[in-house]
Amino acid sequence: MSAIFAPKSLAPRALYEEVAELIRQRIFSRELEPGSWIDELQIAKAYGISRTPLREALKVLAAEGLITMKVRRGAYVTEVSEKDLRDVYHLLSLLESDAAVVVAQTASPADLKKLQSLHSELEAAGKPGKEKHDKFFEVNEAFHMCLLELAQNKWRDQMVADLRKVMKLNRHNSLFKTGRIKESLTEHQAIMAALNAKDPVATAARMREHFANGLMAASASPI
Amino acid sequence: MSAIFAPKSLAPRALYEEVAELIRQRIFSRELEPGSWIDELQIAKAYGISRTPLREALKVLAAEGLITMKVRRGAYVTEVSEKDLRDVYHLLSLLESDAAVVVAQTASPADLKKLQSLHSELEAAGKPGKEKHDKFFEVNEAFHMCLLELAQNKWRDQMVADLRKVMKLNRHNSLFKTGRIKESLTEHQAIMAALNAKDPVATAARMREHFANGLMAASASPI
DNA sequence: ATTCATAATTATTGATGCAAAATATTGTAC
DNA sequence: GTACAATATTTTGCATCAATAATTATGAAT
Repeated sequence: MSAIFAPKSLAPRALYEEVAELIRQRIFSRELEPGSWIDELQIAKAYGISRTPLREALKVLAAEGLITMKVRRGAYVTEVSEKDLRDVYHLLSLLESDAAVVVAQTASPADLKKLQSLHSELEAAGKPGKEKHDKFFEVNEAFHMCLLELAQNKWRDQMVADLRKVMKLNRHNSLFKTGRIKESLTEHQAIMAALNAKDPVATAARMREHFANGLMAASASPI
Repeated sequence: MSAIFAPKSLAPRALYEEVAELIRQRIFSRELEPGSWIDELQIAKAYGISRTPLREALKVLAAEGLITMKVRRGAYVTEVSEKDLRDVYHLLSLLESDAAVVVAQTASPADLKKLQSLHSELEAAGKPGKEKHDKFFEVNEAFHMCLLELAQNKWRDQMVADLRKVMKLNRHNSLFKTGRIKESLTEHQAIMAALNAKDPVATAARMREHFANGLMAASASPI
């Protein structure tokens, strides 16, 4: 009766965490569309689990902003408006450019090398001709998260992670647009240059530009 | 058998929300100390409820950062270090000064009047001789939250609300220090002046100063 | 006497069942 | 034919129950 999940990893997670991750992926893949109602019974049956851990998982996702709980109405996948997208982008820009300032001021040579390595990986994934969008998106997120972690503020890390999850709800995700890959790489390069020059002001400015361009690409009306 | 809670208000909340709020208050009042283990059985019995809604409430509080879940070990009240306090203050400063910029740029006369009204209330609560610390603290939070809401970014509102909850975990809360009340009022007045002058740069600067001073008071070693 | 292993107790985690509430559908009356 | 009311079905939400995992204590062996 028990469903087969990921093999017990070295860091065993609770079932509700496991379930939360599965639902998260289903939301990101738009299998569960924004605005749609989440059928507890159906999902519980499909995963072969009871409703208790599922309901706990839904509470976690609600706290992340991915789903919205309505009293006596159940859980719904959050719908993000154009304004929501702008607001989230604004906050990401604010938080990540602030982190970039810290990194520009405090990064060790080893830290910069780690970032440079990720940047090189990103260039490889975005090489014209054989762009692997999934890989590019993955490495891009790794680069941003690495920068974040180097700034050593776990509360900011958590907030950015949550905001990025909300951003993924939007189907016009700028990073999936092929046209953005080249520009995005150029912007990342500018960020790296400012970081290597240990110029906090320039780094923050380049990071803000990066986000401003990303927002424009994401919210450009599709005509 | 059912425990008597707050009478059914116009906006009926789920039991797990109600319970989350009760535990939140017990954490803020330091009845549940940071680092201490939360006894599910005892609390469920004390409130006359089952463990299911209680556990859902704990998941919500964990997402807010107030408690920490350890696998197969249960829930513990989060301990905030000196560094955590600094990090949270830094983010609050960043987010609220950013919001202040928006308000300085866009606030209507009615909006400014609302803020001015709250500021006057704050001055009344902080009047020398009859300082009511609880009232002062309450109105202070109302002022900051009002400013936030005027900036119209619900995602930022949510983040600031969560960070402020974490801040309340620390017993050296600067706002409770009698010496800070007078200074805090002066700083708020400076913020109001910059807002009325519709000067975004000055408003942000005053807000940052306000937080910087608050942090100094909060983290000053108790000698 | 100290250390390691095993067993027992305690607490978390997951499942199932029941009651209450909301919505939808159907029937009747105007 | 339309509108309102009542009933039935669906679904959330809470409680009780069972099982699993971890920690502690006790006993034996070195």
